[in-house]
Amino acid sequence: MSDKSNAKKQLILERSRELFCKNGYQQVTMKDVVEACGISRGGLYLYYNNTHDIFLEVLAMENDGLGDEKDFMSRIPNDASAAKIIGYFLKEEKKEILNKTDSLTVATYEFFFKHFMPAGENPLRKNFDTSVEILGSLILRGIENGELYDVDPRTAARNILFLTEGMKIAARTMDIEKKIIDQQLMYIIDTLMVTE
Amino acid sequence: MSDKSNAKKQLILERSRELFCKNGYQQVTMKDVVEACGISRGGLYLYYNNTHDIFLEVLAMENDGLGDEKDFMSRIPNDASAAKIIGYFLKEEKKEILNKTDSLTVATYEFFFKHFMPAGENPLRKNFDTSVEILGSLILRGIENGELYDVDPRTAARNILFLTEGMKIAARTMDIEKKIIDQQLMYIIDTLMVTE
Amino acid sequence: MSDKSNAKKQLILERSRELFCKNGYQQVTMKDVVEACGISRGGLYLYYNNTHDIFLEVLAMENDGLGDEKDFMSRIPNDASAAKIIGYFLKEEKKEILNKTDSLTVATYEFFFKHFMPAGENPLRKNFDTSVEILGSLILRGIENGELYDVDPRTAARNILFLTEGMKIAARTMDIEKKIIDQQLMYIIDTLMVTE
Amino acid sequence: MSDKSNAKKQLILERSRELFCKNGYQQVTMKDVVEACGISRGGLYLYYNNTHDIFLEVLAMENDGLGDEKDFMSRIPNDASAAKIIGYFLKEEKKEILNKTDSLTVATYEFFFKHFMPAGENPLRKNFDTSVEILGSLILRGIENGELYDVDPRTAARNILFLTEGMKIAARTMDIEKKIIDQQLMYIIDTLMVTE
DNA sequence: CATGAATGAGAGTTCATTCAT
DNA sequence: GATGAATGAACTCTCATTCAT
Repeated sequence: MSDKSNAKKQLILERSRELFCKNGYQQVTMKDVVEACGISRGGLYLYYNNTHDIFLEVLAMENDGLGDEKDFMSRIPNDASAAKIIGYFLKEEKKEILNKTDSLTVATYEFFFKHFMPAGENPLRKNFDTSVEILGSLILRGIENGELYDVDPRTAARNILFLTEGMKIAARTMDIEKKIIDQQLMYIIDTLMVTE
Repeated sequence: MSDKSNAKKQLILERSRELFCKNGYQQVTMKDVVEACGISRGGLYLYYNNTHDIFLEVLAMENDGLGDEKDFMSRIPNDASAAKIIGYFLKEEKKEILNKTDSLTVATYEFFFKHFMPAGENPLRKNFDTSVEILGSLILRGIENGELYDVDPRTAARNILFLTEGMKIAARTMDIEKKIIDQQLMYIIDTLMVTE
Repeated sequence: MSDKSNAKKQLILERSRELFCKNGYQQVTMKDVVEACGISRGGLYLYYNNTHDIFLEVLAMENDGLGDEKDFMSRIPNDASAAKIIGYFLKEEKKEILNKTDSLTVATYEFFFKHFMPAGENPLRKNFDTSVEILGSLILRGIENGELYDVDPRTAARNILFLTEGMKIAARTMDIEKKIIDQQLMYIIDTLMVTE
Repeated sequence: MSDKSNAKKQLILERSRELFCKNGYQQVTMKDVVEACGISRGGLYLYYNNTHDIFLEVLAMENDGLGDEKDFMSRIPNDASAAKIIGYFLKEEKKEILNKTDSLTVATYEFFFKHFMPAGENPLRKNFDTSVEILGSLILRGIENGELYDVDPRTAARNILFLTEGMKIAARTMDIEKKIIDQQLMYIIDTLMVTE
């Protein structure tokens, strides 16, 4: 594939991403993409045959942007306290929970509602499991340092992740206030951290 | 409205509920409803103008079926331990988390993704807040009894509710195993209950 | 199905027949039918989902119009000479061979080229076999009367039928002159009839 | 035109021939040809502007391959019996009638149905007339030898040719059995040859 | 009230054809 | 010559919605 062709693909993915962020997955039609990209009807089909394929690539692009597990772990200074890092992680999550204009969350849920994938081949699940590993090792370190209570690290990690998923959904379907999110994030830290 | 008319509405809502459970919200068309009900195209429009209206009534019907706060509270024996009741509550939630065939969860999320409603008029939020109240008072009782750790009751309640929401989504988008759900429910109890 | 609905189907079949006669099978689109009938795009789909189905019904209608074997045989006077009847049959075939404006021949061939059907379920073959039977019994009678040479009746019948098929095709693909057709029909009679 | 250019044309014609054999005339698109040849879309248009032109050249190539009248006549030993030669001719025809995978028959019919050509410029008709001449002279020789009945040679030739056309069509639209073809070929010989 | 035929807007998809490189 | 990206016309098909009966 040529550079030009790649550039066009990139354009399509970027414009599609915007559409998915704004309208979710099911609302976006091939026609929408065509119009958003300013290309011809047939032109789009040179690159993608349906929104399903486009979405999967948008999602892959999104995940690429985040870097992988080792990448993340390597950026953490060895001497940083677990609490600090977890705090940083939660702050990032908070942004995502409240970000309703530039997030693929809704589209992603819609996509996987419609195209359910078994765990083995599910990219969402793969991300989740990766996060469990990362967060789990952080928690383990915290426990070893005596900063955190002695809990099962992976279970505690999943607890945090399910909770943030729940808040993402709630923020998008129930109009949950920022204050309530903050309380929850504090609650996590309180239950986890040894406070003398 | 006549009895006959009411019966017809009831039929429409029941059949629509089945469709929403099976296919989600966005997939269901007026045509689907017409066919599922065995009524005429025009006939349906006498009662509902779109799936939006139908869904809202299906949802209202669903909530009516559950009874309201006072109803729930009145069924709890005064001397039941908080832990027991919370355990019961969690068992109910577990059923819902794992129930993928007879649940409106996906359709509900899809609906509110598409038709976002501010907190004040949002029936989902209303339910949530009700649940916070119920669960919050239970937790409060548990704290007063010395069964539970001293936490902010409403915050702890929301923690449980967000967590279960997160697991509902995860079960429907990431193919989460039952075992992991069980671990989480145990984790909640562990973090909340004074043992020893 | 109501009378009105049947009338509409009839209209569709008639207009479609004209289109098939003029343009063959593959050239005719659902859009063509819609326009020829003066109905709406969606309207046509209430009755037929594709030109395949329309064509099969047009063909069935055509065959209904011809009456069946018994019908044909009963119209032949018992004392008519075999030669006379076969002559009549050939005259009819000649009309069909030369009829290029009101005939489904081309469309039919195109249809069965594209949708090949095994003998057992092939309406064209069914017609052919019926014709073999009719023509075969006529020839048999001719032989018994001493009017015709002693040949295998069914084989001779098929000979006539394949020959006329061949001329139909030739007339439509090679621009065969009427004179040549006449010669062939005479040739059949000459080879078959005992001329003292 | 350069050698390279000719080679490209040859490639196009060969691959197109395969497509026409398999799919008929109308089903084959310029896109199909491009893909079958592994050349570029624009590249094809340097040589042919439409499938019409391609098909005509494929057909011309096919006919070139068969050799012409004089060629055929020269291969017949002077002392061969007419019956033997006609028998050979019919055997060849039988092959063609039953050959459904490597034959242009269907495509040819489809082509001339769609693009009807008057006798004067019709290559199919030209072939037909050539065959009438060849077969006619053979029959004439047979008559002169006393091997065949005294019929009009050209008419008898056309009879055979129309019959085989009819069987080609029938084999491709009505699923005619091999046995029936054999009977017909025997029938021709029986009606033509003086026995005893 | 109830029916179901009819409409027309709109999405999907495929290709012949062109054209800048 | 050759490429293949791009265009746009044409067709298929599905529904929400209306309306005469």
